[in-house]
Amino acid sequence: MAKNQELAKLFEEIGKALEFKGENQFKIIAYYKVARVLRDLPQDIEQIWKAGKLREIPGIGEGIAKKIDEYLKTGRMSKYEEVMKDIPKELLELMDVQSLGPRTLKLAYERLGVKTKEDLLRVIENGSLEKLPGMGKKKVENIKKGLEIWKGQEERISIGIALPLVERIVNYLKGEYPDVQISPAGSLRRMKETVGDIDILVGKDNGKEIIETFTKFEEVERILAKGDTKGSIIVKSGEQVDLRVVPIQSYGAALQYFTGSKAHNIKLRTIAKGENLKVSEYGVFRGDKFIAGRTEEEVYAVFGLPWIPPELREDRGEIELAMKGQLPKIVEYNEIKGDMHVHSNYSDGADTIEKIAKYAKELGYEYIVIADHSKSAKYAHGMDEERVKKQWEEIDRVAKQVGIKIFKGIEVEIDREGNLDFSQEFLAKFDVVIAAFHRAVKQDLTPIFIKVCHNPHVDIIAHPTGRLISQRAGYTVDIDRVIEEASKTNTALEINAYYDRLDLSDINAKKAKDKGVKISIGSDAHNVGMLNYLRFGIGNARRAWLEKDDILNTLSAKELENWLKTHKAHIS
DNA sequence: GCCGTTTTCGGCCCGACTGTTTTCAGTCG
Repeated sequence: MAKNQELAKLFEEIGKALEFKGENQFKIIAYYKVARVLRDLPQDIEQIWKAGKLREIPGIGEGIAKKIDEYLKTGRMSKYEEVMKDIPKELLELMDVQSLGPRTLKLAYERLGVKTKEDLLRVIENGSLEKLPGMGKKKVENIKKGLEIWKGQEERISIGIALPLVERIVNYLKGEYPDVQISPAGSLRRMKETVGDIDILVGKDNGKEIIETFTKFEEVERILAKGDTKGSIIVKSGEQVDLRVVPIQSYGAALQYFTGSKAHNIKLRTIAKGENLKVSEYGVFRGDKFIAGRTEEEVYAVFGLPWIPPELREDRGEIELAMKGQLPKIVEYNEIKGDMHVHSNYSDGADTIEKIAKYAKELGYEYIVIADHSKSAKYAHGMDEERVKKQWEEIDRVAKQVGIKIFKGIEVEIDREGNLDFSQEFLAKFDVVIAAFHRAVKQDLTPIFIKVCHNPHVDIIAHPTGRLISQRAGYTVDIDRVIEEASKTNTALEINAYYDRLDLSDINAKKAKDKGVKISIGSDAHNVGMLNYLRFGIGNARRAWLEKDDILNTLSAKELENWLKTHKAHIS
């Protein structure tokens, strides 16, 4: 799968370079689209290429197929080299800075010689950026803010990148050492939305050999360290991965120790101290005597505690509850019966309803909610009433043919007054109405969301805070007030599982749970590969202490249908 | 660049917001 990521990165950079150069915007979109498709593709592009089926993937046409072919044959792509020839690589990275687009960057590059983050900071500070034509105090201020967010984020790796990467490495190692215990550790195992570094733990009495194997992973770019107990690599996509090897009898203790969080571990060690015990990555000791450490269960059991799921280990009260035997029974990954938010090619999704339905069935889902954009989402090819009706016919046909329940949903646009895209009469005809706000405005959206809660046809509010983890904080909205109102009106709130959103966040989702608000977990998939992102949302839900009953899509299709019909009965 | 039950050429991505302007350019979704 490594080639998928490599190609995705190349196409994304070509897209950026063309944007910088002011190329045809549709061409740029085509490159970005294929980058996304490749990044999320569940199959290995190399296999598809070998089978001669590149062109069957939506987004890959004659031109891009040729480029993929060239790259897989020669390891190079002449188009990439050509467009990158006269652009410094660091410059393109700056395009990810919020409020700094290709035009401004080009201007800064040509007039002020800005090539790096440091250059940019300098021309912000010395006022020369502000003096350029079309620039001014506020624009520069926004770019400065964007740069700060970007700088703060660049060190952290999204779980959407980190988890698949770690799984590729763990699978590779397990292939070589089938009988050895191997696991991701650190904040990644706790399913945190971003992680600082990637840790993998191995339980093996002799580490040298497996560390050697680790450094031969196909995606390795550079080996930083290679010893008896620790190996460290940088992979081609730029992330650093550390591998630690501990003796088998210490595996559980080490896994517990390296999984964290730090705060959780400190609390556990404090308890240990009170009982004259010592906990370290090597085990639990009384004096010099080893009493536990082979498994995590064993370690927790020493303190009379049940095993605590990694997602709960944040010292948010979980240890106290565990001591009382009152740990919440958080939702299991296999308790999710369907995906609540999926886009098809009726709006800006890449795949047909049929393809989505078949893949969802493969995933073992009982149902999915197709929720495409509504008409005023022009950028996303939003649907008007006519196209919606056409879609309904297709849904009925596909559902019957594939044998999966498909709910007729809509991700309906909310305007600045809190009105929706369709009439109340028309909204009433959908199975599931997910209301969403997508504009970049500074106005306080709290009253708008409250109004939406009171709309009897709105079942769910999508990504309620509007944050994009790598880019922006989110809307101006008092989320506590919205949760309060959602609770009063029985409106569900979404955990959007797309890894750059994860919105509601774990903290906000927990607040919602505490107020009795139902949570809907949706992948917001724009192609079938993205259906796999749902697990990030489930991980987030687990971090939020959500139990089966807090979540809409643990309901069976029948139960969900019933909930949809009755949950707003008290609102007229 | 891709795509095709109007099309192998011409549509796809358009509107809103912000900040700079005094009619528009850049950015965003």
